[in-house]
Amino acid sequence: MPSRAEAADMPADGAIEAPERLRRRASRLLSQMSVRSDRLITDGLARVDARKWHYAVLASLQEYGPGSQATLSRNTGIYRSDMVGVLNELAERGDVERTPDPGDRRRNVITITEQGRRHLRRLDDVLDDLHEELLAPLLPEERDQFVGMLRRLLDHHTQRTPPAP
Amino acid sequence: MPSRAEAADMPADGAIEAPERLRRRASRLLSQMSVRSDRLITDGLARVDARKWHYAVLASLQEYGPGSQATLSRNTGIYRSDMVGVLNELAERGDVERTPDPGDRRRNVITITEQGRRHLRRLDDVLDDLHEELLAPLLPEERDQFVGMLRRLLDHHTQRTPPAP
DNA sequence: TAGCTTCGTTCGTGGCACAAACGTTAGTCA
DNA sequence: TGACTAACGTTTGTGCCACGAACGAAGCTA
Repeated sequence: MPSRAEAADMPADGAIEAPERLRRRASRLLSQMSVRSDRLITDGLARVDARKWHYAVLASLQEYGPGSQATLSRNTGIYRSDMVGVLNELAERGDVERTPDPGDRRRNVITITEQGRRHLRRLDDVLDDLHEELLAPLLPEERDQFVGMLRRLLDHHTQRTPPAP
Repeated sequence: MPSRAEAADMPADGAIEAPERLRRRASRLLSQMSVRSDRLITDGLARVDARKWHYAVLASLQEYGPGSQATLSRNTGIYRSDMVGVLNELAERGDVERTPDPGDRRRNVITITEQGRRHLRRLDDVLDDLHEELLAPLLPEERDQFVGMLRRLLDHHTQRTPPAP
């Protein structure tokens, strides 16, 4: 795995100066920033042998209590098909337990373990640090505004268009 | 290609309610919002048979004048290897011209055509509308703040760590 | 009973950022 | 002049991710 900094022959990373037209477009800024953010988080979590989906699942379990994989999927935005693998990893580490639901034999009930809770706390700390780095250029008050706006945007674009009757 | 709204069996799209822990994390909001934004823009541009990279390239040419593919790559953040295809498409449509640089026979000089300029203006309009939709929940003043913050974040995370001497 | 939906799971797809390698051409400096 | 290094355009390939199709099993409704 070649270190990112020494790839002799790389292009645009130190983007010289993008056209003003592009620097004005929220969509572009969002997507570029998302790439960097993702890299920061993914790398940071990798250092403690975790992945972002682990955090999402553990956080959801902690907040809503045990649930089926489908519920978990809806709460985290991770697809059912991908959830399987994530839960395999978490179960293997002993962070969650997967047991068949006696009341509905289609379902599994996923429960967070004590160790899972510890890991969640740990990940929260790691993520706090990473976000400190991520949002470094913004004042504390601006960070709140930023998060608030993102939240409103996301909510707005997450509303389900109800199927016509 | 099944329409997005009728896929019988889809998961998390209308995310019921994500854990507060997740809704607080800028990284997650960014990445989710980036996905939606990307979809909005990609679909919107597809309706006029364009792709976002086209806009980036045309904007760069308009602002900085003709340039080599490498320069274009640096200005837009599109990798050299991907630039080839983008320019093929643009050349095919007659939006740019690719001619060998007489002064440096390694290079091609890419020039925007009159038609390219027209298309750029058209795309600018389309993008204006799409961004209106994208940023709908924000007041005009908030939009500026939002873009400003994104810009600062991106600049901060784009600074090149100079290789140790 | 028959016909729907939901669940967990497997497998597959398309798009994207990114990288390796190669032939070609320029610039550099002994 | 010749050898070395670096930039250019191009082809090909990789890994990751969001997403979808399909299926057997199980529950729900009439």
